[in-house]
Amino acid sequence: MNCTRIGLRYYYSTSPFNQRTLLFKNAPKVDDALQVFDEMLQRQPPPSIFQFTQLISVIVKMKQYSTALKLFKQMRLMGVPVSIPTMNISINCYCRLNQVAYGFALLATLFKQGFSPSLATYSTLIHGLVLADRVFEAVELFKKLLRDKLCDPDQVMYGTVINGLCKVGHTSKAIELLTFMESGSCKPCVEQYSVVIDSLCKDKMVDHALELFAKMTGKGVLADVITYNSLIHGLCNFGRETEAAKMLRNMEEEGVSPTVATFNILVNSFCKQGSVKDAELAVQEMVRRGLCPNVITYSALIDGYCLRGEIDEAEKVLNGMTEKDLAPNIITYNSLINGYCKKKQIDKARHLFQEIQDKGLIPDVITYNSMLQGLFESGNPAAARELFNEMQAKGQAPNIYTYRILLHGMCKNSQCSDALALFRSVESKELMVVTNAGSLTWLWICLTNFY
DNA sequence: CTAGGGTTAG
Repeated sequence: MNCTRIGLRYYYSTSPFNQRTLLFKNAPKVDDALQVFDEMLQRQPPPSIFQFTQLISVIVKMKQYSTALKLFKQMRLMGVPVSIPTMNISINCYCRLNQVAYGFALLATLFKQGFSPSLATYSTLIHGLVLADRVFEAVELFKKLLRDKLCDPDQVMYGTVINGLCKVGHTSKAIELLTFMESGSCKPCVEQYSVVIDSLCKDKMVDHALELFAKMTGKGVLADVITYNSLIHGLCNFGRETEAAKMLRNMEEEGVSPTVATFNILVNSFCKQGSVKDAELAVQEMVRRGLCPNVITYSALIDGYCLRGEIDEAEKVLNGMTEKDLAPNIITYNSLINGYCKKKQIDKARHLFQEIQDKGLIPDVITYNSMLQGLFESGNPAAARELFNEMQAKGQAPNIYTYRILLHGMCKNSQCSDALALFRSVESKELMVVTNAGSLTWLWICLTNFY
C-alpha cells in the first residue's frame, strides 16, 4: 500500500471517504494518513471540518496522539474552524499522553471560545484522571457534575467512573454504582457489567463474577466477547480450566466468536502450566480460524519456552515473529533476558540488553530486575550495583522487587553493612508507603538472615 | 464508520 493509492481513493472514490478505507482495507501506515492530510490541506475549496476530524480520528485509533495534536494545530493555523468533536479528540489525546492538565486547559479554552462541553468532553476528562491514577479526583469531578446538574450522565460516563473505582480496587463501590444505575433510568449495558465482572475476577472472586454474569444475562443484557474473555481469563487464572473450556463453548453457542485476545488468554494459560505444546496448538487453531497472532501471542509463547528453560525454542519464536514484521517490544525481550539470566547465560543477557537499547527500546524496571538478579547470581555484584545506579540515572524507579534482589544479592556477597545502609535509605525514601507490610517484613527477614 | 467507556503477554 502506498500513499498515492489512499490519496486517489480519497479523490476519486464514488463511495464516501470513511475510516475503514484507511484503517482496515489496506492496513496503511501513519505516513499514508499524513499524506492524505497534506492533500486535504491543499485542496480548494478546503474539505469540511467533518472530513478533517474523520481523518484525525483514524490517526488517534493508531494511537499516534502527538501526531493528531500536531495536525489539529496545523488545521488551526490554516484557519479551519474548531468544533466540539475536535476539541474532544484533542483533550483525549492529551489524556492519553498523560497530560490531563492540558486537557483541562483545553476545557478552559473551550469555555472562553463560547463552546459548551458535551458529555463526551466530561467523560474524556474523567477518563483522563483515571488514566493518571487520580481516581479520587475523577470521582469528585463526576459528583460535581451531578451536584451542579452540569450534565446528565450516560452509560459511558457511569462506566468510566465504575472502571476508575475498579482500578483502585474499590470493586464494592463500583458495584454500588452499578446497582444505582440498575435502579435508575440509565440502565447499565454490557460494558459496565463487564468492567465489574473483570474486576471481580482480578480480585480472585470468580464466583461472584459468575453470579454477576448470570444476573446480567438474566436482565436480558447479552454478554459480548470481552465479557467472556474476562471470565475465561479469571477461570484459567485459578486453575478452573474445565469451566473455562465450558465458557468458551457457551460463548460460541451464543454466537460470540473468540478473538485474538481470547486465544491469547488460552495460549498464556497453557504456557503458565508449562505445556507450550498445547499453547502452540491453540495458536494453530486461531490461525485456522483466520485470526492473526499478535505481539502478545508470540510474547506469551516466548515466555512459556523461557520458563521451561528452552531458550532455543524461544529464540525461534522471536525470529518467527520478526519475519512476520511484528516488532517485539520490551515485554517480549524481558522474557528472554530473564530466561538467559535464569540459565546463567549472563553474557547473552547483557548482549541482548545492549541490543534492544541500540534499537531504541527503553528497559523498564522489570528488565533491570532480571539483569540485576542475573549479575548477582553470576557473581558480579559490582556490575549489579553499577546497573542499579544506571537505572536510576535513566529515570527507572526501583520497586520493591529491585530492593529485594539488591538486599539479597548484597547479603550473599558479604556486603551486609551496605545492605543495611540501602535498607535505611529505602526506609528514608518512605518506600514502604507504596509497598506493603509483607514486603517490608521480607526485607527484615532477608537482613536478619544474613547479618 | 467526525468525539468519550470494558478484555489478552513480562
